[in-house]
Amino acid sequence: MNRVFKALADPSRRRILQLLRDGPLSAGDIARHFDLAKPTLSGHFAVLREADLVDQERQGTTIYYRLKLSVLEEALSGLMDSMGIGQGEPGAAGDLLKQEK
Amino acid sequence: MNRVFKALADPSRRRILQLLRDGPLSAGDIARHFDLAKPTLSGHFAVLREADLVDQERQGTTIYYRLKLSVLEEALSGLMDSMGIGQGEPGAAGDLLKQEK
DNA sequence: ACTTTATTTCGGTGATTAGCTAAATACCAT
DNA sequence: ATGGTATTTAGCTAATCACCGAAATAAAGT
Repeated sequence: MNRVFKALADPSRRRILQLLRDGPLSAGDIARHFDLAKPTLSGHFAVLREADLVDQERQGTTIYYRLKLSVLEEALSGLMDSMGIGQGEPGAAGDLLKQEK
Repeated sequence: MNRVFKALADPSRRRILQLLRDGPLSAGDIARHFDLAKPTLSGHFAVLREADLVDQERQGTTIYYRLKLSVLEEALSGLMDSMGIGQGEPGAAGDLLKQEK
């Protein structure tokens, strides 16, 4: 989960995820959208993979990346939860965690 | 907005925001929860402030930090939007996928 | 076996980051 | 003015990061 937020900290990586939103793309397809050297992109893919935000599938010489939306979704809603955003019922106690320490 | 995600990339900073969730705390209050030197925390506060995720208010010698929930909220829902998470109506087409470029 | 195409790994560089101690600043009280 | 408490700034180090070009790997076609 920490890896997810680390991965999201870079704009290029966020952009990659965004591109992947509409379906799998090859590394080359993605590279076409950027002004970065391929090895640089390849590094970004590795970070995303380690964060479990994408998975890889090789097809011949081409490697396709696919967004794992559920992982992203879970991380974000986990954060929102822990910050008290969103799904707090407007009528509920308001706060579950109180007074740390 | 990039600064927000950069700020969120560090676990100590996420923890700070979480602590702030239940109301303003002084730098010292917060420091008590961590095993880090005060200057280190002070640096984290600066990052959060630059991301506009918190604001400061001095009260005598004490400085209180307050979470700016709306900023966090906006950044997160902005990201979710751009990834197609969440606010898709459950009955809708399923994906408002777009095909950029 | 050779070539082409797609992508990654290797090795390195400069910038940024998280952490520290020590010193400075700010405010309040005496 | 002196002292005490709260916090930041300054200056440093070690680690991580984003990037690159060159070389390596992988699969497929000739």
